Amino acid sequence: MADKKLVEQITSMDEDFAQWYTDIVKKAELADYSGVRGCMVIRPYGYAIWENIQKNLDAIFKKTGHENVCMPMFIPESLLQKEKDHVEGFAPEVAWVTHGGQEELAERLCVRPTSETLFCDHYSNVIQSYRDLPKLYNQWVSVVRWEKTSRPFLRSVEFLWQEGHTAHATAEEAQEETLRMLNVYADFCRDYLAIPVVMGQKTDKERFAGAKATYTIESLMHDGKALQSGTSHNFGDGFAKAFNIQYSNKDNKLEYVHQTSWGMSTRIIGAIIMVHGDDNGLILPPNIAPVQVVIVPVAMHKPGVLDRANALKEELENAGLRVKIDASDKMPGWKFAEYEMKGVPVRIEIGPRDIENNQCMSARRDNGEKAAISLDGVADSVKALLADIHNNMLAKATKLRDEKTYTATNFDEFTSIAENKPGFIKAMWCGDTECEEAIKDKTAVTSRCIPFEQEHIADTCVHCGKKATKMVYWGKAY
RNA sequence: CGGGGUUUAGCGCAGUUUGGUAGCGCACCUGGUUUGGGACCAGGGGGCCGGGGGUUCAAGUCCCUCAACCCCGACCA
Repeated sequence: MADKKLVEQITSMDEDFAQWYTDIVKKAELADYSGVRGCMVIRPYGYAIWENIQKNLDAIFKKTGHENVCMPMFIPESLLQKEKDHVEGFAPEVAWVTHGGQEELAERLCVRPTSETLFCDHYSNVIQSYRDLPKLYNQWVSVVRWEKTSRPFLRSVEFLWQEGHTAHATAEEAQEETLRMLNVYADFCRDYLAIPVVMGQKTDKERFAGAKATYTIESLMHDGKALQSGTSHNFGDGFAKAFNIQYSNKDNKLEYVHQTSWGMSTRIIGAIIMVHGDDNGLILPPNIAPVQVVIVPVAMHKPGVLDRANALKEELENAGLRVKIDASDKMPGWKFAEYEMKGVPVRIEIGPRDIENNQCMSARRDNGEKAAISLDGVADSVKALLADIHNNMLAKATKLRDEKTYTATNFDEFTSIAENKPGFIKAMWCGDTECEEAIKDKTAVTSRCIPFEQEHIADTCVHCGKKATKMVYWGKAY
């Protein structure tokens, strides 16, 4: 009975994955559509997830020596145009401000789609000496890209993210920083979001506009589509030359700085939904779940039940856990389903029978297991349970990804996998962009990355048969 | 940006064919009984029928127009 009602609320992911995703976003109250095309309202529960992501990532950035700043939201057209590749990459999707009040502006302003040009302009002002380097800046802001089609979290016209921008004295330091931050993202996905990723370098075709090299972490969704979950770029000295960011070295010679940038956005919330969720709703990784434990008192009108439940809440909170107690007069069964839909990792039921036995009942969201827990030392038990849930979620997601990762040695195999088995395809590539484009035209599959962990699958390119230089992860992507 | 669909109470929908008092289910509010997997009884509140313009004595319904959202493509970091 309960299952039937749940199915009425959330479309099964096998039936219609896109609708399943939309249902979860709406039913779990993560976001709502707004009156502005392509923009969304991030609701308290969804924003709380972002705040937890932000809080933890920011703490890591602080540890790695980065400082937060805030750049303007507007970019003068002339500034945006200083780096040729960069402006060409973003031109189709920038929003322009042409008027201030009734007055037409002498120079129109672009609403930032990303802030490289702003950081560069600033760096050219504040960097003079090698003593000023490195500059390790980050900002948490929203950006605007005039997307034609949008989906909540995955692609919206305005979205929240962080963008790190650094300037270094040498190419080596910049490259080190680029990879260091890519690793930060990969570790964050594993340790906080329970999402396994493939790390690697983007091909020239997929490289960020204006970058020398772009690195990525790619994750795999339940439907077998890939999601670029974070990127880190090495700009070399290209932007420095365009924006004239020079410093005096120890020998009093002028040199250009070497720069990086790296970002992770609210898109990662889409990944959390699509990597972990099931037909009953969200499943949130404990480390970023706004509510880690929900307490449902049973028969709470009976004497002592609510008091004991509140005492339990306090005990868990004092142990540093994020706890909610639902003492509303809804039926317990309703509450069970509700918090399952919202992905709360652990539910605790406590009723007269439990109190009599000095215990409570736990139910974990990831696998549905129920168990009696002694009220003595309950905080430690719950912490251990949350840790186990995290590990299990990571293991499950890793298994799913591995099961959906295929190998193709020739183009027939490749085409067949692309058509019938959504997932990553590992295949050799010659390194030519024309070949990569041909693959995309024929199969709708794009290169996701050239993984750091290379395997030798074959000697020749999966498409053209020429000598292969790289093993590439391919896939259909969000 | 193309092709299709949708828009009526917070949510899901009927009503549009044939113009004539704005409906249903859930949710919400009040009171009571309930409480270990989405309770029940009784009473109650809530609508610029997506926006604008037209036709008509009369428009949710017919005509024009604009917009938002969904699905499939194209495009895309």
